[in-house]
Amino acid sequence: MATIKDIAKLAGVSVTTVSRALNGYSDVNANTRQKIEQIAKEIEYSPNALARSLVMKKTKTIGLLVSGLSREGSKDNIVFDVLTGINEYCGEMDYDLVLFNTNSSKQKEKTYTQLCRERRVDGVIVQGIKKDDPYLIEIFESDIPCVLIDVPLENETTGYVTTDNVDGTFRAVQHLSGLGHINIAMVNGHDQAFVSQERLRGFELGMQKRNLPIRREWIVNGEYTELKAEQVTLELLTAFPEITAIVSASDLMALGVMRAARQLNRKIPDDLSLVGYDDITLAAYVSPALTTIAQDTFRMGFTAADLLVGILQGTETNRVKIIDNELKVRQTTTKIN
Amino acid sequence: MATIKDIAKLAGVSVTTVSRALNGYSDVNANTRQKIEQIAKEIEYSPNALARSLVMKKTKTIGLLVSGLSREGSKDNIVFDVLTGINEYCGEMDYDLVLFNTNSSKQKEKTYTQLCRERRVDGVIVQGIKKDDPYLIEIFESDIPCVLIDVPLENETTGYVTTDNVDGTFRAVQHLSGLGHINIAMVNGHDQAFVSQERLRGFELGMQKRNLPIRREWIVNGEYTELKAEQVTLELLTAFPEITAIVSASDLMALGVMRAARQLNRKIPDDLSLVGYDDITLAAYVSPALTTIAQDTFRMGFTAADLLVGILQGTETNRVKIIDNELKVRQTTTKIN
DNA sequence: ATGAAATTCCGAAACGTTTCGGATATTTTT
DNA sequence: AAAAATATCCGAAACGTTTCGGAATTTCAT
Repeated sequence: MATIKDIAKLAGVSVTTVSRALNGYSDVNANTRQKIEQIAKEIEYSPNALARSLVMKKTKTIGLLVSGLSREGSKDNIVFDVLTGINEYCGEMDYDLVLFNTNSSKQKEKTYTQLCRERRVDGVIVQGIKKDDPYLIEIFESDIPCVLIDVPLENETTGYVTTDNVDGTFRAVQHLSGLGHINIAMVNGHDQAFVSQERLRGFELGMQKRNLPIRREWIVNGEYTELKAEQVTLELLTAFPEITAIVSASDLMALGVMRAARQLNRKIPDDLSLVGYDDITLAAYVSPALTTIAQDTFRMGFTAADLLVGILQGTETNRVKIIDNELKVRQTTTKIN
Repeated sequence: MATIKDIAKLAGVSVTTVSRALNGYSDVNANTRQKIEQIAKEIEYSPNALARSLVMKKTKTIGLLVSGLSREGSKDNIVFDVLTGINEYCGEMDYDLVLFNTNSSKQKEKTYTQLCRERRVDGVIVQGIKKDDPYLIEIFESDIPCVLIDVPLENETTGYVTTDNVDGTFRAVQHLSGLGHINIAMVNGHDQAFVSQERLRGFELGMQKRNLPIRREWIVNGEYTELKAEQVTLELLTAFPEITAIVSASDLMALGVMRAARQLNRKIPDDLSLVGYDDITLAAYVSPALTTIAQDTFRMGFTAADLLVGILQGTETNRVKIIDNELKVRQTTTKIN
């Protein structure tokens, strides 16, 4: 494979000159530069990024640590959309992305820092990490620039992007309350996600604002899966038939709720109103179409990448970015009858 | 950052010995090895993959060239699932993945070979490339190991994985014909996808087998988008109301067909039977649930990665892999009345 | 004509590994 | 006890770049 030396030899100059010519420095004669570029093209030279990175001490790559890259994550296009957003930005800024493979078994062997330093990524974006993941501490303590998605952790070298989850569920109950609902329950997700407590908080605030009763037995855990949500909703609605509305902490769980309602012969939205969270693709296609709190996951990815290179270049001072969310009213909510 | 030299100094040995100790060579004393490993841990040494790759001339990374990593590709979990499959395998085999960026205009300036050689990836997996993409020629001519998804191109260094697309649509029409349908139309995708012609071929073969008439006006192009499919189906069904069944070359287009049918007040499946292709997540959730030809996209990704490292190691002789597909009968097909 | 300034080039070190060919010390064989 | 074999280590080159400090040449101002 052609190297810079080959060009130097053919052009009758030093490697220094070739390097500087190809990188657009000003201290090289126009003629020699042209000649060098010509030769480079002829022998199909392409620079070795490894060698360059080695000496420059930066790789122009950002690492990606994503937990949801699994078969189950497929229904949920969140991971995909965030990835797409990141990829979009990286394309514009000429960064490459490397996907770290980190199944649980491998994670025990290598620490977070080792993973990142081996590949010498300039920075990392972390998505879907759980509260109790040991990597989390490392992320916070290490000096590797990092931005987290939906994990509020800030630092000189680490920032995060998230949506206003409190506001999200808050608006969900405002919407339901506005439709006359009083007996509102919540299907929340597991506790390993940071967003869960925020979405719960928003629910509580919303209820308080409207002077609605919050009953602990009406707040159940669907583990962010469709199946589990179906099960707990089944129990919930049989035990408390007086519930007329449910806010779910994710669309996927909302689908489970719909399944449960169907089994109990409770028509949505007439017998039960439902608002989800996320606005995954399925939400708009399922019938009745799901009313939900939409978050712009593409933009989350995009701004995450933007924030990261901001930190990398030292130009970013505000290391936390909040993306707006939006209530999309579709067909699963209606006035109480 | 700690290097091998630091360890050497602390342990009082040469860098050679450190390197060989850390890499498990046999010509290093058990005591010194232990000492070296001890020190390495203490000073938190992590090897520099760049330096290693530079001299070893391989990076243990595989490049990913995917076209569908865009906002539109989100409804379609195919890209995601393939990616997941690849990622799964790479996790097992300790390869890292680097996502090349192709949708940006900037990166398109670089040739395929440049892209790959710069990053020194060991091999490449290409997904969603169009027939007329100039990269395709390069892929074939270059000596960089590569496996393509759904593009039948074979070579000493390039293989591919696909499903039996002819068989897929063939079975679709067998199914419909078995239900008594005679006037069967097809909504195919654009011509830049290799699978299009195969799926068309399967349709034709299926019709011939059953002695059913193939009418060219009944084969329309939905461009693999929901919207376009809706439009052409609208025209198709208004012009030829006698059509009782449609096979679509993708599920996404099938959704468009469903939209069109709804507008024309033709109930699916009673007034119109429909079978899709892909089995995307939406297929099972939409109502009526879509009968479709399912392809195991996760497995496609997994075997693609498997095939690639096979080629890399020179152990793989069969460079084309065909994955089975399966007819999933759901609710959009029924007996003709 | 002369010194100053600008232009254009280059040698060599550095980045952090791996690996070849050999050197030294220790053990085994005869 | 000498020779052979083995165990353990090391020096130096190589991978392909970038960059610092300076050198040689040309142009400019005076």
